[in-house]
Order: sequence, then C-alpha cells, then structure tokens
Amino acid sequence: MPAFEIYRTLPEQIAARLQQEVLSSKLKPGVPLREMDLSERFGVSRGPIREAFRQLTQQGLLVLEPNKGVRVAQNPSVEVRPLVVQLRRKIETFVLDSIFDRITAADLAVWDEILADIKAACESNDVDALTEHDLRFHRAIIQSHDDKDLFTLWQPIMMRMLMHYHRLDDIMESYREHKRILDAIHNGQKEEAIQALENNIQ
Amino acid sequence: MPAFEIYRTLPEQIAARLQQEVLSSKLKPGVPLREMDLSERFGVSRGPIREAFRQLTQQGLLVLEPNKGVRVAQNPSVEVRPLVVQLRRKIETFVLDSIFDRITAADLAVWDEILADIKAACESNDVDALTEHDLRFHRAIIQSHDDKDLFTLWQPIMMRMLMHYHRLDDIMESYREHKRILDAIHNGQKEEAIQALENNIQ
DNA sequence: CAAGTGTACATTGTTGACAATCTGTAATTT
DNA sequence: AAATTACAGATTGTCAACAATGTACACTTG
Repeated sequence: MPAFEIYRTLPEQIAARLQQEVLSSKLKPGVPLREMDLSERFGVSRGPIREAFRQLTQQGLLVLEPNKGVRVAQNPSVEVRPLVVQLRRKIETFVLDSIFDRITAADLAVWDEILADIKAACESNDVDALTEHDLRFHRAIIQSHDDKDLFTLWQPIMMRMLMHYHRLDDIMESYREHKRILDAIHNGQKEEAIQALENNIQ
Repeated sequence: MPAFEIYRTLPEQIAARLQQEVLSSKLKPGVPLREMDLSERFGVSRGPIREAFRQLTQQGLLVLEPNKGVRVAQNPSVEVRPLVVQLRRKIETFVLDSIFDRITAADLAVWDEILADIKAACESNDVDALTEHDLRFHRAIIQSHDDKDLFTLWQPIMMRMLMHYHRLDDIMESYREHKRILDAIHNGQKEEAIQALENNIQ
C-alpha cells in the first residue's frame, strides 16, 4: 500500500482534492464552485473540472443546477441520519459476512496498514486525516467483495455519514473500534467482527 | 403531469433515452458504447454524450474504465439481490412513513395518474412501459421527501432492481400491488400502505 | 514457431473558442 | 413610485480540433 493514492485520471485527482476539502469543511455548505476559478487553480481546462464536479455530485457532496453550476451540498438532516446509519450497516455487514471465509493474508495486511494510519491520526489528533483513513478502511472492505459495483451503492451513503459529523469525544475510540474489527477477523471470529463493525457505524 | 417528461438539458435527454434502452435490454450487458457513434446518432458533439455517460455510470447502468470508455453494466448477481431489496424497502418505507401525514391532494393526483399509466401498460402487456412507469411511481414518492438528496441514495439501488428482472408471471399483479398502496394512502391507513409498499418491493 | 516489438488505427482525454443562459442593474413605461 | 424591459457582465453549455492512450496485427528476433 503506497503512502499516497494513485489516481489514473486528472478529474479523479481533482475530485479527490475537492472531496477532502468538503469533508473537512474547508468548503462550506452552500458555497458555489466556479469552473473557471478551479481550472486556473489546478492548471487545467474546464473539461476535467466539470467531470470532477459530476463525480462529486454523484457522491452527494455537490449539488448541480443546470446553467447555474454546482454548490457544496447541505449537511444531511438529523431526521435522515438513522436511516443512513442503517443502510450503511446493512451493506458493510453483508459484505463482511459474505467475504469472511475468503479473506486473504494480503487483504489483512492492507487493512492493518490502514489501521496504523488511523492510529497515527488519532494520536496526533488530526481529524481530517482520521476521516480520510476511516474512509479508506471501509472502502477497502467494500471493494473486496466480488460484486464491484456494491461500491456505487455504498459510496453516497458513506459520504453522507462523513459530512460534518464527529460523534466521538475521545478520538482514540475510533482507533480502538477499528482495531476490534481487525482483531476479530485475525482470530476468525465472524460474529464478533460483524458486531464490532456494526458498533463502529453510528 | 405531462404525458412526456420535460428535460432541461441535452445530456439529460440522452441519458433518459439510453437508460430506457439499457433497462429494456435493447443494450445488452458488456456492450461498449462509443462516444462518436452516439454523438452522430443524437446529432450532438461528444461533450453531452460524455456527460450522459457520467449520469448513467452514477446510476450503475454503465461501467467506466479510464481511456477505454463505457460498457453496459452486468446484471447484478443473485447473491446481492436480497440486500438490494432490503435497502430499497428501508428507504421507501422510511420516506412513506415520514411524509404520510403531509401528503397533499396534488401529490395523490399525480400518483393516481401514474397508476393509470401502470394499468394501461399492464393491460397492453407492455413490459418496457411498465418498467418506465413503475420507476416514475416510486421516484415520485421518494422525491416528495424534504431531504431531496435521499433520491441520490435511492436511484442506484432502484436501477439495480430494474435491470433485467421480471418477477411477475402475471403482469397485471404489478398494477394491483401499486393500487393497494394508493388505496391505503387514500384511506389514511399508514401501516397498510407501508405493508403494501414492502410487498411490492421484492 | 513462440515471444516480444513496432506501427498504424481507433478511441478517449484535453483544450480553447464560441453560443446560450442566467443575474443584477439601469432605463423605461404606466 | 412600482412594475416591466433592456442591457451588460458573468457563468455554464456546446463544439471541433488536437493530444494522449489503448488495441490489433503484422513483423522481427531468438
């Protein structure tokens, strides 16, 4: 696992950068994003910017109005949050349950490394880094399922949970929760792993 | 409600057309879509085509590989189907439950009209039209929720259910199921309506 | 003959120019 | 003075040309 992500395309790199800025509230809800501003900032033409906008719109981080451009999406309402939690739990526990017996040592090695990044983020109290590696952790699990496009269902749900929400007083608790998941997997304890995963999603 | 949908933008019109062709299996899984072919067919440049591709990729109907274009997505695996059913039920029943007391006569009028279209499609045994109006029916309910971007979560799930799947031997049963939902709503029977809705989603 | 290499060709990626649309402001009308 | 219209600037939508990448097939090379 490289320390930095490798992106194939220009729009992906731009989208990743903007995603990080939305999730860290550097870009606040309602703020309009101008194609030309960003094309100057990233040193590319408007085409790749527009495509990055589409990706982030699909993730629910931006809202698009025809002929009026995109804005940063509003944070999800508290009323909807319990639904989102349930949906994410259903998907992730489904995946963990169905891949459990086929998890390889290589998978676990990757997940352990991400856990180390989570630990480092918690210890340095870096909430943005924690968000990033929390996302990487759960994405890695989802993407290990055979049906690759479960990811498409999961991503917008995950994004809604990451938008402007920090439930933990004690940031180290996040590390402990993820560690419990991996410990259970290492020990081949399926039910415990699923339980720990559900406990982490709230 | 107009007899035909009104689309603001060029890419939306193109995406709607391609969506219909994928859902009706006129475009089969795995088939590559070439930007230039479609730009000639629709009489536009490649730009709007690319944007339509983005929309359909987000819906899970197309799969995109960088530098290699898009293909029609494979049908969802049978293993994943129960999960998708559960997710869709959770979202739709959540919406119906939370809007139930605020449903207006105007809402019901719209839904009744769609039901009439469903009936007509069933009576003429037109599976493609049924798919279209089934989609319209449930979309109308989802979009009546305040939190507009619940739609973003729901759409890719709905698409996976519509892809190449016909569970009914008796096509008229679809009409009856939707009628039961609306009848219960007309009578103010919330639990019955939710039950009928769940029964329709399988 | 198998494996690798080179070279057209097809296709997607990116760009800058131009067209269409929206927004706010000032002039006009009643 | 209020409502409407006309206009100018800003912004997004579309297009066609060019660049970069991937693909297929013939060709070398061992």
